[in-house]
Amino acid sequence: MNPRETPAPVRTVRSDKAERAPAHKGQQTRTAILEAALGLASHVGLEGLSIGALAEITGMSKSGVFAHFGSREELQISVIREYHHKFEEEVFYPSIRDPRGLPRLQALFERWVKRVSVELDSGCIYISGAVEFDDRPGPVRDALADMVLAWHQALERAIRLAIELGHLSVDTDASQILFEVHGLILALHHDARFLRHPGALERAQVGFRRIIAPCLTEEGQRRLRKRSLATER
Amino acid sequence: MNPRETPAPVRTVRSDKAERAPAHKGQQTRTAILEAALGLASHVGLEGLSIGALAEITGMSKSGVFAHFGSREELQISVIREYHHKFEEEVFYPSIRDPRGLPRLQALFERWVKRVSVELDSGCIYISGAVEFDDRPGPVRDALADMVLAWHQALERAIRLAIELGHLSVDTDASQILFEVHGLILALHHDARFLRHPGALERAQVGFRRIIAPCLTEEGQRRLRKRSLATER
DNA sequence: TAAAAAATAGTACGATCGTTCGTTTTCTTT
DNA sequence: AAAGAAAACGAACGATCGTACTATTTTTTA
Repeated sequence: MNPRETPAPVRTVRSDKAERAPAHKGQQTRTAILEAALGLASHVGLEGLSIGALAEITGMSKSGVFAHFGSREELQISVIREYHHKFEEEVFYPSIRDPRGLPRLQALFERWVKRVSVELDSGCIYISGAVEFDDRPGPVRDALADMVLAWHQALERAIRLAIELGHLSVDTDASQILFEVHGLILALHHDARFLRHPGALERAQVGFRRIIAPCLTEEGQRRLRKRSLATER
Repeated sequence: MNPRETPAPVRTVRSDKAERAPAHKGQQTRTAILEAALGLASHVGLEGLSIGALAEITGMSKSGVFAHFGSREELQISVIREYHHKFEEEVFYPSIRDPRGLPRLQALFERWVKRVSVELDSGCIYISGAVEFDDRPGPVRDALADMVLAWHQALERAIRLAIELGHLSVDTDASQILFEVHGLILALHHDARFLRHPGALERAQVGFRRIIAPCLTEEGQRRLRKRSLATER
């Protein structure tokens, strides 16, 4: 169930060169640096990222690392984009293969929960970044906000779809649901990572059921039962 | 070797008001520095706190500021304690004058919401600190966790009281309620501060009502109506 | 395989960081 | 007012930061 070690499709950020990535060696090391940066940033935050520490981890020279990004800010933005890519890969794309409506919404939530709680070694950059940059305007904040907004919109689409398909009642306030579900994730992150409370994961799952319970139609209840049976044992 | 062994009254978690004592000049400037530090930390985080910046703000010399705390870590802890003190003063104490049970719980929540949303210029150090120190063990983290836990326990006591007084049904899971309500606050902090979403405050309030609604007894509903009438207009 | 290009290393710079230490100013007490 | 204590200053330290430059090595291209 662990993500396979697929060599990520090298997608150049700067499309100055030809689309067909010649896979210069630089791309590989850039990816390696980004990998290390992702791990480091999840411990010390985006603001705690330092080129020197990154150089030490990757066994390169400071200037060697620096040259790949041109500035610390660009490095931070690249890390955000990389995180977004992984997040999509691990949370979004697997979930949209579930049937539309409530099942898909549940899948999205559950993978989101896993991403935040299970990997206690790698904190969520969306969450820590939001706190770090909530009053620090600039391109880093903008990049972060773009990604977070995109994810929120994807979630809200899933909620609206569940309404349109009749799984949730027509007077359901999708934005409100999103707000509350997001709150569950943030509380989970807080309790699991900071307070080291065991059982926070279950709290989040219970909360999810409580949030959608009053909105369920009969069809929605059927879908819910079906899925809970399917995923049970 | 510490230049000064903090002759200051060891301020425990509970507010210890009996400190008018010698009021040596040092205490005043220490308070002034702490005030500035609180404002600075709410913008750049506890990790972003720097003695140099603090010196510039207060118009003192770096070493002058430093001497009051003996180390950066001690400064951070002092800031946390100061924040805790203000938080108690503005959120906790005014609310426990409300009648026990649901009214008091509502008062606590509403002042908490205000504290997080209204003062957009001064972020919540509990929230930003939790993210900054969630995998950075040490005395700062410990101090922060102590304060956060104390607040959570106070809240949970208020919830349990509402159950005992028959405002909430006896099978209400107080810890679960606390978890979800905390989630609302975190989502509010995220949406209001980071995303600058207007209306997040209302979302949090709606969420609160949705959380307690299924737990309300008849007595609880009566209490709720009474209060919403009282605070309306 | 030689030339061209890209990637990496090396060094140095100015800033800022927390901290130390000795001096000087300011306050408190006698 | 003088003496003693407390508070604030100023300069300097070693580290680390991001970044700019120039070399050197490695990889790609012709």
